Amino acid sequence: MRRNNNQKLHRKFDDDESQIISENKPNGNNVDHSEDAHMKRPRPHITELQDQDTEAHGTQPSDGSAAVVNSAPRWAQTASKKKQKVKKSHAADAKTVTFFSDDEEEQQRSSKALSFDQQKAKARELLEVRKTLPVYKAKDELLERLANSRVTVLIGETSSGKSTQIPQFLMPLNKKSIAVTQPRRVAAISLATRVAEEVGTTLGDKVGYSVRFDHKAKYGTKIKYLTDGMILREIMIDSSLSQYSTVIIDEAHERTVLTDLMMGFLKELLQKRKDLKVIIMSATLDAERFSKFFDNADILFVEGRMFKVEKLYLEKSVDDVVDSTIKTIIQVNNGELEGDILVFLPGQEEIDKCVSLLERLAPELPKEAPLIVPLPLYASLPPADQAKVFLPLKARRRKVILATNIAETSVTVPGVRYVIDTGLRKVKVWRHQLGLSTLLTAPVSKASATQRAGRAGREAEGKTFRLYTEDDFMKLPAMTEPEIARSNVVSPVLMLKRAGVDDILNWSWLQNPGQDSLISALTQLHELKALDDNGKITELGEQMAILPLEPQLSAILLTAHKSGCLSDAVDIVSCLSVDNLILNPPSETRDEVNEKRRSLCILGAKYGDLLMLKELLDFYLQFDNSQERKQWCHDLALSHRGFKNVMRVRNQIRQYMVSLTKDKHLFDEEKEKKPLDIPSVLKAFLSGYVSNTAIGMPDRSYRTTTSGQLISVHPSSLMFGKKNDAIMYTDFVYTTKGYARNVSAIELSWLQEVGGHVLAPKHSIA
DNA sequence: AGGGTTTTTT
Repeated sequence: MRRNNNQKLHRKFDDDESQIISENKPNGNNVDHSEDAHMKRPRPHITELQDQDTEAHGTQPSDGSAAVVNSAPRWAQTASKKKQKVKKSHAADAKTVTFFSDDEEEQQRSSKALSFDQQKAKARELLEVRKTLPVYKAKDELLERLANSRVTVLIGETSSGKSTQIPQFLMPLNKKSIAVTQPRRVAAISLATRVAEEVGTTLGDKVGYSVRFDHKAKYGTKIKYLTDGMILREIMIDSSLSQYSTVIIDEAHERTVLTDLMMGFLKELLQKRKDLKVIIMSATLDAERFSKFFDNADILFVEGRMFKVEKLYLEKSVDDVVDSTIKTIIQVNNGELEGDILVFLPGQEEIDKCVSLLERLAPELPKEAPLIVPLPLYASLPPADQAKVFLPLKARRRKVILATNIAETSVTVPGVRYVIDTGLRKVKVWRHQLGLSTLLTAPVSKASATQRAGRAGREAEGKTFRLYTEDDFMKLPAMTEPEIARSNVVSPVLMLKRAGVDDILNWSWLQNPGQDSLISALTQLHELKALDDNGKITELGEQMAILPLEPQLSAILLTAHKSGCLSDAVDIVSCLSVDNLILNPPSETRDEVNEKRRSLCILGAKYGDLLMLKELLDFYLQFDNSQERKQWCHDLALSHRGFKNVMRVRNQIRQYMVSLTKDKHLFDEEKEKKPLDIPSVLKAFLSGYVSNTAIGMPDRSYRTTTSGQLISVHPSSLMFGKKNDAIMYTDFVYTTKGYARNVSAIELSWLQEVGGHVLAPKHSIA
């Protein structure tokens, strides 16, 4: 689909391409997540290397390693129709993480302050690098096009330099500020840092950024990089975004919920603000959809600077990803030249299996080939372990990075020349009919497979080995289904209500999540009393929208405030807002860690996981020695870093609550010392989680109060194995069966008392 | 009575 044209920039796609693009039909109301049968594969079950290639190759290995060496999968190679120029290596991507420190946020970025002259000198030096970027070469033509339209869709391939250069080109032409939005915080910070250097200004002066917990921008800042979430916050405060004359939405193709919302808001805002310009930047060829949405906006194309990546497919499908991954790794290691290997696997389970297999196999492999050094990479891995993928190795060694989707966009590992792609990923899908989420292993889209392959061509020519057939590839969906089509939209809907949108169903959705999903969200908001019977936002709803939390959690805090247990509720809510705070201990120490947690958290053992969080935070706060605190976290499999985030969230929520209630003394000492009123706290949580309740059956199982579905307490909960009349949980996730996570014991009578308006008469409890 | 979570953000 890549065009081979000398014209670096052109206005519109030819009809044939538009045709291809428009085949990507908008997915309307019915969210169907079933995949074509040919891509359906059983989840891998092997713990030992099973050799299903054995039949084909006639070998009967006595152990795993022999199987691996002797029966490499066979590869088909497709003729490369695309002519791509090989370019010299380019400056490091300013957008992704290339290094992790223990405290990512406290990293010293250009710690030494440069003098004015030094800054200018640096900027002149960088100008030479900038001039080599494809976007820079097309500068004049680009500016002319941009000047003539209010909305432009700009397709810039990876490494075109669009995110750093376009805002700088536009800077002299804008009276007000230019906002550039990013889906991720690190991207916003590092882009701003880089651009400030290029401009020759101190970060936070002419060029700055704004992300949660961290702002470096002032009133006159001309270019401001923000996260999508942050600019949506700004819209809540100033719905006309009056400080900006240009808004650039970057990475629009990722289609995160927040980017989608942003585009909807901008579409409406363009009616009101005739002086506003909007640029949608996207990496892939799905521009047609954006263009149509913005009344056939112009589409511009800037080529990137990627090296050629050869694509190889399997001749025959396999059904054991771990096994074929291992074989391919060894084959690549034996047969290919220098360069690291990046492997995309669906999840932690598969990654851990591959890592331990490789650790066992590596020393036994032929000594002619480099020694394989397997390195896992996924989000819940401690930062220190993640950082290992960036460390250089000794000679005659080859990194094999086994990663989840995190390596597709968030983390860029240098040195990768080979990509092995299983074509699978994990997706969380919200089922609003059932009030639960499911976690599926599903095939990626063509766009995603292309992005993964591109990871091999950042520094030199590379190869990608796809662990599926070319036929399978052709049948993949063109684009990944946008997040909004498979998410709970309670939060977006409240945001829209707060912004004054009455008709949610017919709002300017880039993609409408569907009537059922919207109605379910509206119903939930009504139950939380954020909306009145007419669907108008209530005063409570306004306050809920202001708090940087899920509406359920906001509702809990406002109830807790009324019942006098706000401080305790804030502590627990803060813990709930931080991911990966309570870690999964490794299987060897699992029972031991569970027992430690249980014996330490006396209230938690009795009342459940919410009180455990409160107790853990209290313990955490008691330490004055950081070393002891770290050790404590380690012993209980808790994230030290996570607790630091909890403290930041807690701080922020406290400030918001103070300003909402206009009570400066809300969290003063004497109030803090009130004894913990457990029923009040749990009832406050029940006000947010009325629909997340289940009743204990005589056979020790539970049935949900809303739909009567079978639900089990997850074994990681302190409530696991305990008999309760009723439980409340924060999550209902269906994996091998329906599990309630984060469980608390509640009294049956509370259900009527707190949730009578929702649960009503069908649950008369005798 | 017994488990497996991709990723992002205010």
